[in-house]
Amino acid sequence: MARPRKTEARDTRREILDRSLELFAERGFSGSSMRDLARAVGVRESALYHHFPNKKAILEAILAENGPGQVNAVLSNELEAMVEALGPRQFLETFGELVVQLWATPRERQVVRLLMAEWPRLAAAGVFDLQAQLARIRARLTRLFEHLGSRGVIRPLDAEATALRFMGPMLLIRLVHLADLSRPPDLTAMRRDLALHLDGFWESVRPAAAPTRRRRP
Amino acid sequence: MARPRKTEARDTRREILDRSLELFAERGFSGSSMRDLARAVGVRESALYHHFPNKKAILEAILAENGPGQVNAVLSNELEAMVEALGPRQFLETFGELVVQLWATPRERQVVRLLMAEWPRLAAAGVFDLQAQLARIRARLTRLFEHLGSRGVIRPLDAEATALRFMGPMLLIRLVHLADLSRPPDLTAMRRDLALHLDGFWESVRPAAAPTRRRRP
DNA sequence: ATTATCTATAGATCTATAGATAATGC
DNA sequence: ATTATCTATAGATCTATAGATAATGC
Repeated sequence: MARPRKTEARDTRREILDRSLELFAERGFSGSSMRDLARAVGVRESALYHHFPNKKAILEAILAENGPGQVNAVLSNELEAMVEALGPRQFLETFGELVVQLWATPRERQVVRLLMAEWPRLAAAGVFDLQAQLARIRARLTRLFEHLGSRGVIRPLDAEATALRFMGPMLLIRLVHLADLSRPPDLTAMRRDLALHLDGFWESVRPAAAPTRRRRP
Repeated sequence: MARPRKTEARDTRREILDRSLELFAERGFSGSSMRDLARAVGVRESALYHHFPNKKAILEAILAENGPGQVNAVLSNELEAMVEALGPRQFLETFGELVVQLWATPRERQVVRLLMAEWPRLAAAGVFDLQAQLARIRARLTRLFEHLGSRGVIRPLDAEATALRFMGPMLLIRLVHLADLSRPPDLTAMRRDLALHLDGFWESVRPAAAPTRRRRP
């Protein structure tokens, strides 16, 4: 048989992308051959070339699906409104849980691994610029903390420093708890670390409990 | 000519390790062939096999040199004594500069890139366990902050959370400023971010300026 | 004799293409 | 006629080895 019957037809393009992301994440782009990919999908190499012109095109299609738009989904334009609606303390709680939901999926974990390994080459090829992405996230958080500081929701600290100190531990937590694909993630431990971070963060930015103004000379 | 004269002799093993680290860091382990390595060193492939049994052995030799012992060189056993000697504020300043000196070398940057890309496979092969390394660093810092808290050098916060909030931004700063090998690092910007982090960190942990004890019911 | 290189090459693996085959949808 | 697969294969590249050659150090 050459072409499969309709009943046994699959969305091969879809499967190529999914299996390729799995393999690229586990073994790296150069560590996965077209032969490996074909075997994982269950077709011949030539079938891959029917759907994509070459290996690089598969990687680019994966990143087009899972790249920029997805990566910073946490940072919507409505953060300010959310803080307003929930209050800062409750907001942080919600934010933490959101992060668990968005980051702990198998696909997100695979994408992060792939980016960790390949980002300098992806940036050089103009496919995905992780450094710029991090700068954008930082700028967004800086804006948020400036806003909250000016409203008195948090103390009027240096907003850029606050953004750095908010992001850093989030990144570390993501790396420690979600980047190792060889084991299922321990979400309990992850939530514990998130709570440690967010509680401590809140303590360090919240306005003085009683707003007693000290006079200065 | 086959074997070179003494006058033109080089430490080929040394050069293999250095050039291989460069290539592995830039293109990944699987992305660098023995042919690439030989060309970079300026010898034939067979000369590589004279010094190492295979490609994996080159990687392992690189990590034996630059692995565990080096990676956490910042975390000596004398941190407590240093804080005592310098005072916490001056200590943080010194620590920041130490980190710049240790992390900004070409070799350290290459090692970090290599580890970022290959760590899950290295851990699986029992060569280098980044996750365990991070856990060790975190435990060390937790111990430090417990010590400082009990001495009243910093406020008696949760030491584990404090360690997380100290480490996270350091990792982010390292990633943002030093992991891109395609450009020389902007050390001024890096020092600025370190100062932002360390100043803010200090503000969030230092004991209340005037130790006025509030009475509680 | 030992060490460090070279030339030459075997054999495996990889990317990519040509052309055959069969199911689908007009 | 078009689409999605297959078989078969070309040609490049890769890892690794065999055996030759020449310098070194006893």
